[in-house]
Amino acid sequence: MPLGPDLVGQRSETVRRANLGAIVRELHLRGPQSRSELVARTGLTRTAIRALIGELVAGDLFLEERGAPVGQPGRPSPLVRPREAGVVVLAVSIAVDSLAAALVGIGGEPIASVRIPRPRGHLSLDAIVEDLRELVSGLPVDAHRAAIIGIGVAMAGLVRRDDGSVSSAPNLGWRDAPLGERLPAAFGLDVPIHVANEADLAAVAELRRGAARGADDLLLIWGEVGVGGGIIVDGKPLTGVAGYAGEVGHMPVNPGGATCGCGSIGCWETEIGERALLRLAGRPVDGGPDEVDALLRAAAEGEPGALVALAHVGRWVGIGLSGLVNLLNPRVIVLGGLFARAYSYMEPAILAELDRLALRGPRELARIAPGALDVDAPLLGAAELALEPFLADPAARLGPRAQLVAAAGA
Amino acid sequence: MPLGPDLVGQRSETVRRANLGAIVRELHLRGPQSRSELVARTGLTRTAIRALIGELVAGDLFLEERGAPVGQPGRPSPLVRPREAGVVVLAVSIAVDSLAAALVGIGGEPIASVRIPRPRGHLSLDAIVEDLRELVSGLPVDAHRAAIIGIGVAMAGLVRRDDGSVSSAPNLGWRDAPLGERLPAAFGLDVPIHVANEADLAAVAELRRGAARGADDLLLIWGEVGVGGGIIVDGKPLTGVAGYAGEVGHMPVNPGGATCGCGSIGCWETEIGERALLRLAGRPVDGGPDEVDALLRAAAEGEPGALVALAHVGRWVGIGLSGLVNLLNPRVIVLGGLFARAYSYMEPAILAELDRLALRGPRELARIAPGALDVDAPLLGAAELALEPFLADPAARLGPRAQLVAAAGA
DNA sequence: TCGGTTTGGAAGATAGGACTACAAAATGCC
DNA sequence: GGCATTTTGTAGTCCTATCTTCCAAACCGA
Repeated sequence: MPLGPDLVGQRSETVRRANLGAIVRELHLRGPQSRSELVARTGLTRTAIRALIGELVAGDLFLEERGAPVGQPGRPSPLVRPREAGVVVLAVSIAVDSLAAALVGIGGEPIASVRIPRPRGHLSLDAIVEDLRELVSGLPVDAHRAAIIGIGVAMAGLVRRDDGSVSSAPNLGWRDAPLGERLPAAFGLDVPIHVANEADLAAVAELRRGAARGADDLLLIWGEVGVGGGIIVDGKPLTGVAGYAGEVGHMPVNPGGATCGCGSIGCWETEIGERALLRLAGRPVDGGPDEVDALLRAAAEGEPGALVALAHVGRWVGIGLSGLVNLLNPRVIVLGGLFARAYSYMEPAILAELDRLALRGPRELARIAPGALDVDAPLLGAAELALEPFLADPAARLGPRAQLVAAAGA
Repeated sequence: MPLGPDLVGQRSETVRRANLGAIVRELHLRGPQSRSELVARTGLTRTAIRALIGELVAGDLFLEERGAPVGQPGRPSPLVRPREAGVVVLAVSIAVDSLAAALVGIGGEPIASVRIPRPRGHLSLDAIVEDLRELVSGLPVDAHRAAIIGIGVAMAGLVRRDDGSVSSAPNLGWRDAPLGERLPAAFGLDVPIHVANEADLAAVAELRRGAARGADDLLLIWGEVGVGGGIIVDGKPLTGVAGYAGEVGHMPVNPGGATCGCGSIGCWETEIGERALLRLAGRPVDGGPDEVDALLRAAAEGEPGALVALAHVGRWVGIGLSGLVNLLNPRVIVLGGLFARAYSYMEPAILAELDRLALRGPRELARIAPGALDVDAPLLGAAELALEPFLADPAARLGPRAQLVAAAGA
């Protein structure tokens, strides 16, 4: 039922909202454009574009300026560009090895960002909230306070979308932690907050600004200590009923395998996670990022043990991906986090397993690529998530327009 | 990017299309309703509903009649009901053990349907097309010819959505068979044809008219000889890039397992397919539906060997479902085909494995249910697929309206 | 400087639904 | 059976948003 349970009647106003949203989204995704480019792309007339852009400019969200000369005859079309003071979100990332925050405006480029490493181990919700508060105090929040419309949080853990609570975060030792309701107050911001899994958000970021630009169906695998996944279907994140979807790390791929931290047996994570990689390479499994870096350096120098371990993990990556390719028939598979850094060593094994195990049809259509955004992918995805309500209905932010029109008419 | 590569601007006409579509879809999904019920459900005003219904009645697609007395005060609201002569589709199902066809109108109820058993084994495309032609000749196609707007085909095999070709159908021995381009001519119908995998369509049918009514996120597992799957996300079928998505049968779940017909190793199908079940029960693996029926009868009589085999398969069903629950976070999991018939014997094992292996969050949200539509699910889903273009834009079928209005004004 | 070309701008046309007032058709009480 | 009450259908008018059309503005090249 493509229409919700209670379908809502469409009106003229709906048309305006949709068109305004289309323009703003276009400018957000493809960057500043001239009015005439927007006319060509949206199919709307110059008149309609003019009125809509006029409203965005009057609302101080966008500005028009002389574009660069194009060397074409005809009257030049002004470039429409987002104002930095217009709409801004605060993006936050709680990863296994670092905490990060950024202020991001329309267009998706960070205005300012900070990241600090975080030692591994369990930390209370209070401690993390305090660390984040301090981190965010290093951003020019006050300068943009009036423009901030929301907070987006990328979380290494299982998140409920509706209330932003963390159902489970093994790396931090959290269970049912009410993260979403704590943060706005901690930052002194009274705006909506959106919390989601870091891999889900990395997928959004890679789709819009990274390795999967232009694709509509994407599968991303995100490796840190654990293994997460993000699925994009028809351009929209697959969240599932509560937002839990995408937990690829806990697919059973080897019933005869090892016990997983989740209590299950033979999860994919037990074969391709950081600990499995370090174990295979004969390094301390709890060595963390330092040992992983050392392993990758060894591989770069051609050390056989390191290369064998990476190839072995690559094979298991390929085995799991085969099932996912058959299941989801994606256009692009992006390997992020640990898998992006190790991609060059794993690629042959991954591709060989895919060719061996996946069905011919979906296999031929799927392109494999390492992530392009590195550690920032979840953070940028969190910004996109927080911007989404504005993109869906920019008119809500513009406020009452009827009064202005009435005043002008009087 | 929820908006296509070239976004299309919205106009007043779009509003009308959307509202007309909402009304027609509502009547299709929930059955005949009074005008006032439609007002309440769509949020449109009486005026708008009146105009839109008037158009549908004038176009001979729907009719209004006195509804049953409701015992309430106030002027009674007429019931809006689809006309049988209005819009009809031809649905066809090519299953492993049978061929079926039906004429289906708005509302989803078959006007007429036929099904014949089919012996297993390879058959050429020509032979199947001829069998279908004969089957369809038993339906009152001529009586509804003018109303038939499309053909929907449910196919036991891997299907490309765009051209309706069958990429692979192991049971028939097909590979790259141009099924979609052959059928309309064979039926003497010059209408659009839509071919899709039978499990994908069974999912649609169970969502709209079966065990998953009211849900928006659904996973269906369909067992015949092979194992197929259908995924519904946010009320819409997950097709993937080419329509291949949902092939759950070929997820690798047991790397140490048996070689699958697809050439891969340890596919889920090798653990839970019909052949695996018969083998575990000590019956001939190629016995087909007769042996399966005998097995189920034996189980009903309490034969230990049969019960053990069913429980064993149930465990593997649960193992695979665990991964899918973590991956997709569905609201309902429907077991169809063979699994629906054997559900009562497998249920304990399935639930036990889910509780053991799936993550707590998504596990708690997923309801498991056997399919409610039996063998007809793919056929009914094929009808829904063929009806979809009409539901999305009924105005296209109504033809030019402006002329009528102009004539009335003159 | 002067056409040719492209884009911006303004006025009227078109289309669709919302709002309001009133008529019509049922129920229920007396 | 008559009358008040309730609910819905109908018609006229208003509001909103885009499209169409025509003209002015700005740039290029000769």
